[in-house]
Amino acid sequence: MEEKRYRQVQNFLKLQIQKGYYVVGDYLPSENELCSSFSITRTTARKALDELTKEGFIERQHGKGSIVRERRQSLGLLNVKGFSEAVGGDVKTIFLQKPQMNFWNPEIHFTVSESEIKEACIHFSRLRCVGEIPAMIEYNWLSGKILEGLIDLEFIDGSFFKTLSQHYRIEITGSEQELRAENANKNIAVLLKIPLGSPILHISLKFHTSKNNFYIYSELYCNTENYPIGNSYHI
Amino acid sequence: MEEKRYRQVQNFLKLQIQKGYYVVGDYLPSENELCSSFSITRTTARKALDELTKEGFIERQHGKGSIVRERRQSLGLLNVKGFSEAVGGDVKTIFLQKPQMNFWNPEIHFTVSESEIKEACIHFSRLRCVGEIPAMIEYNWLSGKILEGLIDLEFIDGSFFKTLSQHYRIEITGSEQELRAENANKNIAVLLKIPLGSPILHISLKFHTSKNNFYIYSELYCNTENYPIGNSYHI
DNA sequence: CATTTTTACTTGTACGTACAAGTAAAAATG
DNA sequence: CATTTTTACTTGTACGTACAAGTAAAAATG
Repeated sequence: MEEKRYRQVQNFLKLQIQKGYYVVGDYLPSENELCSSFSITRTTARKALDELTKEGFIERQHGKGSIVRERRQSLGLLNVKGFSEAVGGDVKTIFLQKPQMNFWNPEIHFTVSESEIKEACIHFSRLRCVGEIPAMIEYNWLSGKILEGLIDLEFIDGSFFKTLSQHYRIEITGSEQELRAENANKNIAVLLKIPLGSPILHISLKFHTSKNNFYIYSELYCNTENYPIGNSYHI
Repeated sequence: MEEKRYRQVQNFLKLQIQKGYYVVGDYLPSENELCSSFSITRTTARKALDELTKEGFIERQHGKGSIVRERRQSLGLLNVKGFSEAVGGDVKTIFLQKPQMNFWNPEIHFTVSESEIKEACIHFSRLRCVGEIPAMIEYNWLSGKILEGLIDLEFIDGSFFKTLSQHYRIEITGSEQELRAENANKNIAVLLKIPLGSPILHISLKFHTSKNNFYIYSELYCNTENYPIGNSYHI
């Protein structure tokens, strides 16, 4: 079956935004303009725009138009407050381990899906700092079959999710999380430069994606003393 | 202006669900049935059902119908895994402080809005246990002006949010959160029955509601050793 | 009687029309 | 020239029609 009309329009506009033809604050073409340029009816144009709204790319303004907005920062994933917001801030990411083939590590908290565990696994880990202060350690595991070529790839703007979206056209559609307060073990303490046994926030994540049976598994260890973890949600 | 047709239908169905005429797993009337019983077109019926989907009350199943689902547990609020899921489980809630007039406590992490800080404040706090194990302490502050009568009210099914929805017709529309791993102080340690200095998860919350300028401020202290905090999000 | 086909539903997509309601600039008014 | 009205857009709501596609039970088939 051919791709649905509204999804064609939706993806076209999404690509335009991702490529920067429209930037934050810009107005997309009006519903009627989309109608004539794509030879569709308003029902279909509206459906495409409504989907982009759901995905967080645009905001609809009654009487005005559809404005491009800051991509929903969180998607229910918890991100270090000040990490993304501190634009121009002194944020630094250090690879502890560049993407490479690996085992499905038993450290992964959520259960790896049946179809994935049989296949190759890519692992990478990063240390994220604010200024010179290490704030978070991040371990990631994902299917090496679906993200073929990732090992030889430079992340777009240093962002894995951006690479996922633009290079592989895979979007994050949700996540499961589990949070624990723990005492830092020796390894974590050394990397985060904190005393052994300091309270740290351990976040286990399983990201769901637009690709069937493809998940991303992450374990995060955060020093929340200076940079607490922030999250927000709005219907 | 009269209320929009789709919103009338949406609210009618929501009320039916809230009152228990439809329970989890039940199918709502089909789009065509709604059309004839409300004298509306499918466009309007679908809009009503789509809104209920967004709100998390139902799930649409192609070729089958609209099924009532477990109310989105989290709304971005993090809830103790096993607390709501452990249906029939040994969950116990103990009031440390029944709702009463109080000051806007400086313990509140988020900034209380201008219009609220001038008015009365209601405070209540609870200890939530799984079996005999205390898992979480919860401190709540909110406007006493808008929730008049709350002090003399028994919570519906012991749930504050249910009371808010059904008695005051106020819905949670979002939340801001900030998470920290901390060492338990003496007060917290005693209440949670853990050693002084144990790692605990401190969650600061500001709930947004459907009522203008009405927020709920909460500070949660969780022992995540046996019952980690779970959360999930799906587009 | 097991298997296949049909039927009668369901929701999903897409067409098209009409008017309400919000926005902002241009035009008319005093 | 300040104020009001009109105009020309925008999105929102709601009407109506047609067929695609998924589901599950009933009916037909061998």
